Amino acid sequence: MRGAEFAELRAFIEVAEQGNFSRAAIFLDMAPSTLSQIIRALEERLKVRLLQRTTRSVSLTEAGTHLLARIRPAFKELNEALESISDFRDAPMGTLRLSVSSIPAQMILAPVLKDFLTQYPAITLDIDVDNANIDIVKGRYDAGIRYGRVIAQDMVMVQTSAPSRIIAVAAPAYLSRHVMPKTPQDLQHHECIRFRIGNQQLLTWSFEKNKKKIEIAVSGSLIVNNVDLMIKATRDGIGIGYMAEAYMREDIAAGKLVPMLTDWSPAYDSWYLYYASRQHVSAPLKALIQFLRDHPQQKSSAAKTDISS
Amino acid sequence: MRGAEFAELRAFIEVAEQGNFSRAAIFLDMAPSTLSQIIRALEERLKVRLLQRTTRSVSLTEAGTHLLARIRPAFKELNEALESISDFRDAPMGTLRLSVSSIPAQMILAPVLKDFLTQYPAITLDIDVDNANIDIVKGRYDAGIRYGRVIAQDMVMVQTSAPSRIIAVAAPAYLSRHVMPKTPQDLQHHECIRFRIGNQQLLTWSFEKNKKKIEIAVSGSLIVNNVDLMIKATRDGIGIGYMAEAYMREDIAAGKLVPMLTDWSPAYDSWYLYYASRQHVSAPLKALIQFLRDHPQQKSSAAKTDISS
DNA sequence: GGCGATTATTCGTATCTGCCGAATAATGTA
DNA sequence: TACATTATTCGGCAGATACGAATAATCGCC
Repeated sequence: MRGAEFAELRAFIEVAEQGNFSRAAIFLDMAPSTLSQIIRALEERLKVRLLQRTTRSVSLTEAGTHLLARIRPAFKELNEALESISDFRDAPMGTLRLSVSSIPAQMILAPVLKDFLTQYPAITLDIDVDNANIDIVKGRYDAGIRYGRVIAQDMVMVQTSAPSRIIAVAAPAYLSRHVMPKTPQDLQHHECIRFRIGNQQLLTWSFEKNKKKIEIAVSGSLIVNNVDLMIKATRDGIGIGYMAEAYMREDIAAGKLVPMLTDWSPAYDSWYLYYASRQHVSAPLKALIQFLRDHPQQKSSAAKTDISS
Repeated sequence: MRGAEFAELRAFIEVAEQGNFSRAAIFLDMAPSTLSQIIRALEERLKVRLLQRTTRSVSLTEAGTHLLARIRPAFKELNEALESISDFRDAPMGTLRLSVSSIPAQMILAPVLKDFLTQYPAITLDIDVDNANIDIVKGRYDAGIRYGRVIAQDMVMVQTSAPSRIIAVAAPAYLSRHVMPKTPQDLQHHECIRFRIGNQQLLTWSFEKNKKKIEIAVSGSLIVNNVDLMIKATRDGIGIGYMAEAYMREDIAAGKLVPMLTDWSPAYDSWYLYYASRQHVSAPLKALIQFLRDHPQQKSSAAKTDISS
């Protein structure tokens, strides 16, 4: 098939944007050697050098810059055109890539997964549970689900859960050995289990009383990046945990975890599905949003532990 | 290479525009069966029927109409972008398709062909000598060369020859048997060799005197669509011919052909290179235009037979 | 209404192209 | 200066792709 020219152009776009053959090859799902050949073939066909490259750097030539500027929008239009024909299809189909933090993965997605996939057999869900990378545009996800306050401003947000709050908790065993903190400042002298967001950032603990907000950088000898691990550690009495109340409701109800500083509880917030506002909403994403609207989390059980607003 | 999707789309565009698989296959340079498979693959991949077809008719579905409307401009933009990088190339290259009538093919193109191809080895000339099909857009030619008055109004025209005129001539042998016509009307009683333009149309003979124009539909027992054949027939005394003066100058100078009704000579006109005004001027076409400017037809020899204005 | 010409499609096959992996070379950094 | 990283080359294999003949379907014409 004579589509080689276009495949070459797409490869060129990817290399130009990544500035790196190996990385581009990963995105294009091919071997770096293949990519190298493709670019060479393109330049040979056009009789113009598009990328100036050494083994350590890749940069655009002037010709390459101009070409990229013109073909990138054209390719975008082409992809959007292909997306748009889904309007003429009876059932939505395709792959939906989601970036979801672990809590909504468990609380929001997991309960509806089976029914959703059954109702839409032509849709493939590619769920990346990741507490770190919030930028769905950079990661090329179609959408994400995360706690409201961490979502960037320029995202379209769709509420997918009842409001909840993040609170500090500890096991009875821990509280028997330490005095219950009365103010957020008291936490400074406690063993706090910290949560790592991304590669470097640690989650600060925020509290609020009489509209006065306090951010505390706690300390302790355990840092995790997994909520379930934090729950386990907290239940074992290692230290004070800081997590979404809704996620711990069973443990709290069973007395395995004891909330503290509840009069300092921060504002309630929800988990939202979010996506880049300017990008086209694919049919599978539309279907998921509608499905989550039609299948809200059961209010009754949530009410038991006072999660609902 | 994963360019299959694009090849499919291009095939779809061609079929949609041609409304015919076999014809589209010719343009795409592939077997009709291959094209059939490609379209089927595309529809299968998109899970949408794009072309409603029987063995006798091909038409677009609603989805196909929408898709075509969106991807056609994108493909056009892509091709133009590829064209534009030729600005970054040292030497123009590519194929230049020309539609030329037989007279300028001989008088304008033939003399410079060798030098042009030598100077631009990367350019391939595809010259279609054709007196009938004037529409270069429909025929997908890059440009054409024809006598001024037959060129459509919306074309960009570049003069490529000294002005000449089309006159009636006859051989001495013919004139010895017939009386020399004094007015265009007299031609009605003469044996005139007619010229066929296209499939049906016959060239009318036009004359002019004191700004009064006359169009004569002459008659005779010979119709040709080849200028050299007309010259031969006229020289043989079969009848009166009607051709470009510049093309016959040697025969006229040698007395083999005798001009007539010269006081009724129509307006002088030139042969022009022309191309669609809105379409991009490719580098090879630019090169040809410049080359023809730099290598004009020798004025001196033309002046000998009073061709130049 | 039936025949013929035209045209899309199916299927099996031969060819070829694209793709990969290992080895190589080149480059920037510690 | 040595090392790690990264683009590139080359040979071979696997999978796909394009073709041609046969088939089926349809429209025009007599």
